[in-house]
Amino acid sequence: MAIDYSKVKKILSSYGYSWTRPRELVFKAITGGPKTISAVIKLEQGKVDRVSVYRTLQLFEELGIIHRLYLGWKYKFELSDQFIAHHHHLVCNFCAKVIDIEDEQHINSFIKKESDKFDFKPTSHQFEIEGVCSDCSAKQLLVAA
Amino acid sequence: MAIDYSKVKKILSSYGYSWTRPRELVFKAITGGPKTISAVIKLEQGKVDRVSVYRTLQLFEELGIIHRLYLGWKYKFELSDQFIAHHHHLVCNFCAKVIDIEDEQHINSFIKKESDKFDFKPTSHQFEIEGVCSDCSAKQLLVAA
DNA sequence: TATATATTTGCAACATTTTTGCAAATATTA
DNA sequence: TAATATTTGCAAAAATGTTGCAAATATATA
Repeated sequence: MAIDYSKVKKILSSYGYSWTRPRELVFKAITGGPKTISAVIKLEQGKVDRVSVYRTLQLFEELGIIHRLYLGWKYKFELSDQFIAHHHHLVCNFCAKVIDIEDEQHINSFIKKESDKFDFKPTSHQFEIEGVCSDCSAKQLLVAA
Repeated sequence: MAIDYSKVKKILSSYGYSWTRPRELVFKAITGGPKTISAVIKLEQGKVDRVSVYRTLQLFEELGIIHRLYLGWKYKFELSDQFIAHHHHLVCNFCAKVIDIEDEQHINSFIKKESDKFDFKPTSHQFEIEGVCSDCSAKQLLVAA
């Protein structure tokens, strides 16, 4: 499945940035799923310099192309809502598996209600649930036995 | 206002850890509000070694005394729900102000519903809303004018 | 309370992660 | 294609986090 770059290209050029090989590679890496900075660096080793990976991810974040996702004690970069539907995650504390869950009206009405109280203008939110996935809780039982 | 250490002391001793001066100072630092590791290090400079701050925060986190709070691109440590009521935050992207908001039944029922779908056992969750606070949006308007 | 034992601390050194300055390479504009 | 602006990679520095170990402190036992 080929990746459609038209949207990123458009975002970059609209802010006066150019579409280059390193930027393409970094974008492609993130497209493959949420990744830590070091994962991207490793993946592109020899092709994109460490420093450029940092700079590119920073730029992408500023332009809202990607966002940070905090999982346990590390963070990963994930494509932003313009590229993949807004969603949240169930994160397993044992195997680090990530299950996507969909957003709910509940969440949005909660955000609106609380923000209004403080005259706060929400621009984004993050909601992660940590715990133990079904596979790991099965294994846990075996260990405990 | 004096700090009541009985609860932390109890937690530490129940796991076989002792209540020491460095641990007291680090705990006190966090009691003063969410802080980054380096903020704690700076605050206790000369009194507690850098390395001990790391080790103590790590221990406190393992024992559930504190938890990490991801705000923007840094994380801070905050007292856990046993010490201060469980809550979420509105984080201002301009002045970094943090407004505490209370938890809601909405959130819990959402977590239960989604977790059940995947036979997932939730142990904790994190929910942060970023945006612009009322003060900063007032200033923004001035700049724009 | 003194002594023995176990835990915790601080220091020094190391490893990893992130940032910065700058010249060379690449892209854009005319 | 030449001129200009942007972007990259490299080297080096700064910041952040980790480890091993001896000295200091706390706890348990007599």
